[in-house]
Amino acid sequence: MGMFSKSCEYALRAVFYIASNTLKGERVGIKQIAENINSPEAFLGKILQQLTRAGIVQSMKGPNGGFFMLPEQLKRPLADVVAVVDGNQIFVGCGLGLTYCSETNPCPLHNEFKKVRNELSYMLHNTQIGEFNEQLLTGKSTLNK
Amino acid sequence: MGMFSKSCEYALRAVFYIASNTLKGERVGIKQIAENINSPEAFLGKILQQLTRAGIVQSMKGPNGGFFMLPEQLKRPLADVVAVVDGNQIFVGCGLGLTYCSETNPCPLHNEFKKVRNELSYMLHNTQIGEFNEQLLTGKSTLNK
DNA sequence: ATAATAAAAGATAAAAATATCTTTTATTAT
DNA sequence: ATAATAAAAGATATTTTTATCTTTTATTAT
Repeated sequence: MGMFSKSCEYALRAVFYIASNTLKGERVGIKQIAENINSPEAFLGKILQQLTRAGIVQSMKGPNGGFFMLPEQLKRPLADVVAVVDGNQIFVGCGLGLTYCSETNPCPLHNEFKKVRNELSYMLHNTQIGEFNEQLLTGKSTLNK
Repeated sequence: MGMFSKSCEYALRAVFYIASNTLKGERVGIKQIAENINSPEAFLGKILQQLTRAGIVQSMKGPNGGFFMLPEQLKRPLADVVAVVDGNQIFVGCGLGLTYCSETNPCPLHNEFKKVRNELSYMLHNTQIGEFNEQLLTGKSTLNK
């Protein structure tokens, strides 16, 4: 597997898609999202539930319902999405999976790994969900396959 | 989960342990390794099988048998261990899990993610398994819990 | 040769992650 | 009010990962 769980990959793709459609003033349904980010529909539904509960996205039931985002939600960092779905181990955890690894009781890889982890953490905390809206709408970047 | 699978965490801890014991001129058995890196014994056995087949470590059956490493194996990069256990997706894969993501068909996060991935890749390719032997033997770093 | 040791190999089990299906609830339009 | 729509919630299924148990094979010491 990659850096994130499959659920988290779907989550990130979904919020990017919802964000860019929000910019167009449109709500999007699970089916439409699933098609456009290439994810299993029902499974995505579960993930969107989590994201809604966590306040990452908004949802509305019924006709013309669907998912969308508030202006302040568009500005939230990717780290929030990752934390909701995968937890924060990726930001703080030991590379070798040692529970008691720390500055004072380090694993062999502690310092080397810290650099990488901090780089990832910095990137995720300083990148906003809505930051890619234009490039997504103009087709300069993709979310499918 | 963290950056690596649990199997891979065990694998890295195991090779560090085997390496440091090789420096002491000692072969170590599965039981001893498992105790010292805090992993389930039988499961570790399976992982060590993989590492042996892949030529990351050496093994000998029978009395006084166990695992050890050759001088050239001590110099191999951590990337080799990771590749054997987790594959190379972590070095080359798209952060959002997109199969066709590339320079010419990038996902939104492509450039941001590439930096992090390259940092991790560089670290793993430029760190040798045997590099931590002294600090492990002197107790300056730990592999347990 | 025989017994003891330790890894290899194979089979099975448990847990977690991923995926699907069904029912319920909220919202809208008629 | 009623029907239609779409997410929420709950239940179940499948797959993958993690873990354990048993049998076999190789090696050593007696």
